[in-house]
Amino acid sequence: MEKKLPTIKEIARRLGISVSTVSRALHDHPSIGLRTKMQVKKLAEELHYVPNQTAIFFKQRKTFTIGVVLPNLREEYFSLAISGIEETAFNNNYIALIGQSHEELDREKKIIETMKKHRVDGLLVSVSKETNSLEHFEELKQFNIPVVYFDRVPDAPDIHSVWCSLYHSSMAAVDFLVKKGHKRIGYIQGPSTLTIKNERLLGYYEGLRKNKLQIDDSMVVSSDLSTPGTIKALDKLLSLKNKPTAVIAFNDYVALDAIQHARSKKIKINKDICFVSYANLPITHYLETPPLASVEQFPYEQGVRATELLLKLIESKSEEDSIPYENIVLKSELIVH
Amino acid sequence: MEKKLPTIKEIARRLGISVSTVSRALHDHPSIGLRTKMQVKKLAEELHYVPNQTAIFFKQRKTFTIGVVLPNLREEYFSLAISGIEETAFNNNYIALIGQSHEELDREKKIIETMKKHRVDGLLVSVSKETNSLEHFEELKQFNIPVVYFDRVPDAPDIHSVWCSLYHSSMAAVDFLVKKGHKRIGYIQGPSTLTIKNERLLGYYEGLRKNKLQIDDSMVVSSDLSTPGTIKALDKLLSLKNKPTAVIAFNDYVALDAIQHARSKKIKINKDICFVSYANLPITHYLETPPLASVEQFPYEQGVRATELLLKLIESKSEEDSIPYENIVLKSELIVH
DNA sequence: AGTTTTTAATCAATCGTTTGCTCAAAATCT
DNA sequence: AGATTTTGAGCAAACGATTGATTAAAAACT
Repeated sequence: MEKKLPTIKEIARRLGISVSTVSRALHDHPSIGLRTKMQVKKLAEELHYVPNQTAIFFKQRKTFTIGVVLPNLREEYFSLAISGIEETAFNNNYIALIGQSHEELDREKKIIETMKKHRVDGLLVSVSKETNSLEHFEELKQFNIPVVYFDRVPDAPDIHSVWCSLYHSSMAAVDFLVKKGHKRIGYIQGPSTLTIKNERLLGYYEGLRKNKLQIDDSMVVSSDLSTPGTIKALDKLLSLKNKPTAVIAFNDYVALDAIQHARSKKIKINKDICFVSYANLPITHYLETPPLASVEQFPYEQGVRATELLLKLIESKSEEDSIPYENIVLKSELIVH
Repeated sequence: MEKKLPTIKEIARRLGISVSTVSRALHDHPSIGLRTKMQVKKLAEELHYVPNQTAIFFKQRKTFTIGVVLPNLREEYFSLAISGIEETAFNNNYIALIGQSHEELDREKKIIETMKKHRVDGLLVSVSKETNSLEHFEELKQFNIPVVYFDRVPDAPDIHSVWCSLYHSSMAAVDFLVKKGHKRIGYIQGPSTLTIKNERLLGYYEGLRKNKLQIDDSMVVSSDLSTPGTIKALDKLLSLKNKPTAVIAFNDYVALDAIQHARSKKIKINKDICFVSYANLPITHYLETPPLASVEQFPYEQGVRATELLLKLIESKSEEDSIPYENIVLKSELIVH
């Protein structure tokens, strides 16, 4: 029962006037008489007329839509970020389209393609682990679609980005553990990618150096962030003859997996071994033995700032001056639990 | 630097042919000669021509966009659901627009308004707590925009919906606790709304009845789902002269708050008091003292099924036959930890 | 050679709205 | 009264792509 929605044309027809008059009447254009204006508005009201935005989008070359591409929505970290994004976008009359890359480059590319098709006004991106080139984003320049990277930010000079610096907090984490008396501090890092900035490890090294602790490469292990991967990584640390008494984990999920695994091996958390991690997710507050401290990275705030920057880029796009690359760096914070 | 994107018209101009020829050439229409077809395709390639979808959306009256309206994205429950939604939508060439109501009716209305403007092809909705009427959804019928409710489904006859039945699992929860020897089973329920279906409590009562336990209204308390609200609710139960030895909580978050509060009062979890709850969120697996059992509601699956139903409705919209209201009810499952 | 069929391409309308330009009628001026 | 300004409205193009109807040219018939 394809009811046809009322259009400006229909109103014009019924009133026996031209469409342009109707359009202008609805926009309170000065050159329309009060009498006609009232008539038009009354009928529009009666017919429940709503302008067809797709027509307007098309004509204006603007969709008031921003695309958000991120690895997944299941991680609380990203859902907090997108929460900030959606809110900021919505408050500014934009709406957010979402796509999950599931950490796959191919899917990321397909999503970008789709976003492009939908003519989003701009794009917010947190790149996947597999992303080893920015080619598929470069193409967007041709479309004049600005991109702001957030959180997982590629290490490239010619981009706009919003991220949270982890260098100082990583040092602070080491400081914190050293003050607690730890001398052997292990590190479980995430998968290394060429593109994404990684300040965690640098801060860790600098923290050790500052505290005059030996840097020991066997103390640094990698997890692919899966539970088995983390277990393997922790086992590697635990099998050292000089076991660490404290471990800094790539993020809370890694820490939780590690803690659970350690517990299952009858290792006493916070006695035999301590954990510090990144993300400071709300869920950790419910744990009996949470990481001793966690680095807050303000994902919600990052989402807000990234969206604000993107909207600024979008709105200034029309002006001649090209905007210099802007990088907003938030300070992380070591939260002791 | 408003680069203009190449259009079909531009290609036609350069090749000195008509736009319709170009359009047909790109679509491999049989009535275009091989020679012209090749030329067009070659030039299109060179110019990086991409069809302007906004124009096509406009003409076709179809946007391949679905709107998702839910209370918020921060709760793992909803982010799992939207994960399923986004994935199913994307695999079917649709893309998801999101809006958070933040449990506010006004915001929900505004989001619907915006979605309408954007001419989404369909809408997935999990209503806010404040939603006490479906008026703002009714309007969508006029636009021929189908709505599928999921998870938080209004108790109305004339809707499409996907939800997870909690009746039997609620009974199972009582059974489970009774088998463990509990006779006094408390219940922390959520805020009651007129619109949303609530089977939890019914199942609880039936479970008690079946096990020949007295129904005691003082054993049922309410939380507004905030931490203080839950604490107050639990305190009410604990202040009874006949304290419950087990408590069924509205969801995992409530259970976690309750567990933490109990722990802070030196009450031994799983000894003095046991908890069972709903949602079975992944995070509970990391707890040392999780709820003994939790009702899995398959949010991801709900998202998938709801999206499938919506897409079916969208694709059959053009056909004359109006589709009867469809309600997909998934079975929940009590997961013992 | 004359007629019919096939091939290859163009014309023009359409989707709904906006907007610069034009123009007639009414109001104001000298 | 005649000239000029103001007011209120219409015309038509434009946005980019699709598509039914049409037509010219070429090919294949008798």
